[in-house]
Amino acid sequence: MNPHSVIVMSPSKRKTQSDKRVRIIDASVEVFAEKGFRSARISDIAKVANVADGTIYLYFKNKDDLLLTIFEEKMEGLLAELNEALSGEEDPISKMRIYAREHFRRLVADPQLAQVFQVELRQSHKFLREYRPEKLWKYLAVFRRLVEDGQKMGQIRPDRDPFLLQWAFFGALDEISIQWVLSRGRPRFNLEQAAEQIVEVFLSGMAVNQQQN
Amino acid sequence: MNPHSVIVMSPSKRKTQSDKRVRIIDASVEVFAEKGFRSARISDIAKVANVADGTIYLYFKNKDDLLLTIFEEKMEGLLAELNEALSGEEDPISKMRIYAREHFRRLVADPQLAQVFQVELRQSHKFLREYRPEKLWKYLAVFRRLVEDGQKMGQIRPDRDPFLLQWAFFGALDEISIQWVLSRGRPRFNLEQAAEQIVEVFLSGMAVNQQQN
Amino acid sequence: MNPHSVIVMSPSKRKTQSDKRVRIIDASVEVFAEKGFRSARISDIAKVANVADGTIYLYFKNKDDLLLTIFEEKMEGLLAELNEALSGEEDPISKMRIYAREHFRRLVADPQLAQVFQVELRQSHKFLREYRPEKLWKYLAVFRRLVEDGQKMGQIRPDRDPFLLQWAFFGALDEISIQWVLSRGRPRFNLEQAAEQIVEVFLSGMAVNQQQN
Amino acid sequence: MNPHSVIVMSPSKRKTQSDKRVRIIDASVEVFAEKGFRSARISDIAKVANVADGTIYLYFKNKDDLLLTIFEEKMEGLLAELNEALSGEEDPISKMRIYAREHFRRLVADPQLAQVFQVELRQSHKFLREYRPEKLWKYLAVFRRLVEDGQKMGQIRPDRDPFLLQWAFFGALDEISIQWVLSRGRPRFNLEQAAEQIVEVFLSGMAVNQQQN
DNA sequence: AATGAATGAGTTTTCATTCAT
DNA sequence: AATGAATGAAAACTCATTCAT
Repeated sequence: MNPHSVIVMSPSKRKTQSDKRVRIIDASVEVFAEKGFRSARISDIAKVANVADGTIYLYFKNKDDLLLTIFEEKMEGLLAELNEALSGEEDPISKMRIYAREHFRRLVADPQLAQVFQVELRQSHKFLREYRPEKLWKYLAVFRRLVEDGQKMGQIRPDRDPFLLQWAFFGALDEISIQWVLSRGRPRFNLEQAAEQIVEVFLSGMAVNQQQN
Repeated sequence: MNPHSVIVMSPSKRKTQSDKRVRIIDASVEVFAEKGFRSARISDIAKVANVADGTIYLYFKNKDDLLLTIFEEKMEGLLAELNEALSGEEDPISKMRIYAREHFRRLVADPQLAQVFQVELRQSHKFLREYRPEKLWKYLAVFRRLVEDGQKMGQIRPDRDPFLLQWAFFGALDEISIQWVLSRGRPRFNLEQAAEQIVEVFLSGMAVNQQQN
Repeated sequence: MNPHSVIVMSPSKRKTQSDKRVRIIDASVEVFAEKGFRSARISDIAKVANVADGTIYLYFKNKDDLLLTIFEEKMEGLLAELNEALSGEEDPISKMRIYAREHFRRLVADPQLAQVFQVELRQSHKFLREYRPEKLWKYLAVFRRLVEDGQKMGQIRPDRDPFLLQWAFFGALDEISIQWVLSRGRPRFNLEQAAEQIVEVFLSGMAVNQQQN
Repeated sequence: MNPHSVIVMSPSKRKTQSDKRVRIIDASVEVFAEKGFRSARISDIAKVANVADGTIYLYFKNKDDLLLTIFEEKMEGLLAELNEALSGEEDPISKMRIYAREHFRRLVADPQLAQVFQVELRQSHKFLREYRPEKLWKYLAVFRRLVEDGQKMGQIRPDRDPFLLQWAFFGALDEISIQWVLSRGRPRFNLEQAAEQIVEVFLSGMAVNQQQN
């Protein structure tokens, strides 16, 4: 994370150390996106990452862990980007607009990761049934807090449930994301306009004074 | 083919005929809900359905087909119920309220089927990547047409995209459904109130005249 | 077999009686030739023969029995044809020429049966390891007796072993038959000339007086 | 690749390397000969070879490939032995005698391999219908060239077709081999005398001057 | 830390055969 | 005799994971 840390490491150390970990993760995203999680073989990933099969198990517990780690780590980055994007703005309502735009912007920016997030991840039994996606909750909580902030500032009706709304809003964005990812090959709709519209609908639905949306 | 043929058949014959198909489907829902799609063994289903393993393959092409058939057939039933529930009402706005309530009502009514729909189904590679869920589109289209009707009748803003809204609305309901299903064991939130709130948000967001929601 | 027997039967009886048996055998040859013995499904044969699957088991013990019966019955016919063809000739040497010609003639006459005899039959474990092909031995014995007759009449060297020669001669014809059957699609060699040459080689090799071949 | 690399390898490494491959092949011959190709289970072979089931698939594509590889590799050895045996002799006619004797000698020397070659191999659909046994053709070609050499040297009639004769000769030897292998348990005939006789018959049949056989 | 050869668990699916009608 | 729905046994193969080097 810290860009200065590489200076401390010796170049060779740098190369072998966490380089491999990163290469494995990047290879996984690539292979998962292309072949799908179940069809992807560890040896495929190892080949792309240019490491031995066994090496993957030095960095990750198992195949599921690899998928979950992709989620965790990439989500971390996305959260950081999101917060970065929100940092310049004060108004909760404006921040919500940024939230939606950012959500879709990253989809377009990294289609392979989008495929993994929107499609492959859902096929992991662990992810759906056992794993508690803390990072996802953090991501949702950002929106929930915007709602709460809006309520405190009198912009959003106090009788709207921030918990329910975080899910509803995320569900709406997510479903549209899935449709967009699955529409590979076919003409895709415009995500920027979609973001705009979804936000307007939700804002109107939450706003205290309907004139202001 | 002949609708009268059941009269000609002996009762036992009739029983064994398509009775088995129904028993297999019911057993599948039960076993998939309990063990999960991938962990469920065909022999488990066969045992619960009280048929031989091979019999399942007389009625279904393979395990994936079984899951997809559950979706198709149950969805058909749900669609019929939905249309039935909507038939008594004329106003598009009121119909939207019914739509959401019905969506959640069926969730509560059949928790096993809900588990299969909200969790297991998503793990089928076929379902997500290859299969085009026509039945789901029909289900979405019902809502889309309500939006279009509302626009024609001047109740809903003409600049709202019915396509986008069907996904957003469904995504919102679906995410809340998933959270509800996954909250097994923990105290669950009230789905009726949730339905109410989601609908109000969307209606306000779509309405021409903000005073009327 | 007896062409008059059909007169005794009622026409309907005739049709249902052994008609089915014949139809099943014919269908088997067709299906075995096309799909191969292992890939051929009983239900395929039943469909072609226009009978129910279970009906096949009224006439044959099992799938292997079906293949073996084809061999037995068709071999019987071939033996009869062979004897018929030999009946007009007295000289053992001339008869040997007829033997070889007949062998190849039937190959060309019924390519499907040839495929079954030369290829599919050999894949039956039963045929190769357990079954004693009496009919094949009878077929070989015809040649063996021609050798013995030739020896009695002083045309063939008495130190040639008729047993060994029946196998050698049959092996030679059989290998050429296999090559011919397997050369489907490619230009095939002339079987009549082949028959001529093989016979000449064997006759020269067996003859008492080398001048006479 | 490097022929010296074995020196670099530790002895144990060398042992495990291709030792396993050899052990699997040997085990296969043993198990195929005893149980037959179709009845032999991969796990049987693995047990005899003292490796895990999956290890077999590191060296061979599938069960059919295993059988075909046995044929290829053993045939290679047999060809080498044959050429070795023929190398000391110049006269084509004498070489033919050696050819037949060698053919039968190896049959007696390795009865298990003989069983696989004469019986089990023929049950592989692949072997008979799809696979082109190049190695067998090389084996046949050795005889064909002896015929051609004999023709060039004026010992063999120029009107004899070497192609036809290679098949006829091989077919004769092969059928006798089959009978010998299948006669397990019963008194067996003398293969050395058989070789002698078959060769004499063919030589007489091919010779230019009948006095010389 | 890295390797990659070896392991072996685990289950769907086919289809010959049966037997109630 | 005929049917055909139902049965259920049976095994090859994959590939995530391990561990000796």
